[in-house]
Amino acid sequence: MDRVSFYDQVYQVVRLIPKGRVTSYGAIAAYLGTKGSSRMVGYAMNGASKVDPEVPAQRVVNRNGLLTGKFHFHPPEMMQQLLEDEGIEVSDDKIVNFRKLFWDPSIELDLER
DNA sequence: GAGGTGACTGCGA
DNA sequence: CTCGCAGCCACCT
Repeated sequence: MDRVSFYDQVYQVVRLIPKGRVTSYGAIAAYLGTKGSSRMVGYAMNGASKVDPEVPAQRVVNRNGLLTGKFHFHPPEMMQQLLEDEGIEVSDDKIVNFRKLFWDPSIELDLER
């Protein structure tokens, strides 16, 4: 019944990420049930720049808190700029206190599910 | 219809 | 700590 594409589901979860928080591709993948296919999440973000409303892809990083997809932004350095604008510290393309700012949808959303 | 790609993750050394 | 290898699945050509 879910006529929605995998992309749309990823976009929805990403848009639910609270400001000042970040999450990982694997967390979203697990929440969507596609656990193990974290690549699909990142791949979905490939079209995040073409969907509406805009998707805060800058809040989505890899497991290490590294801005792996920053090069997909326009310009790439904008990703870090957006994160810092939300109060998130970024050092060497890495999120500081990533573990503290980590937002897991499979946990946070499950409480209000 | 088939093949290739990839903004990842986990484990072993 | 870092480096390398294999698995995973939806979308694109």
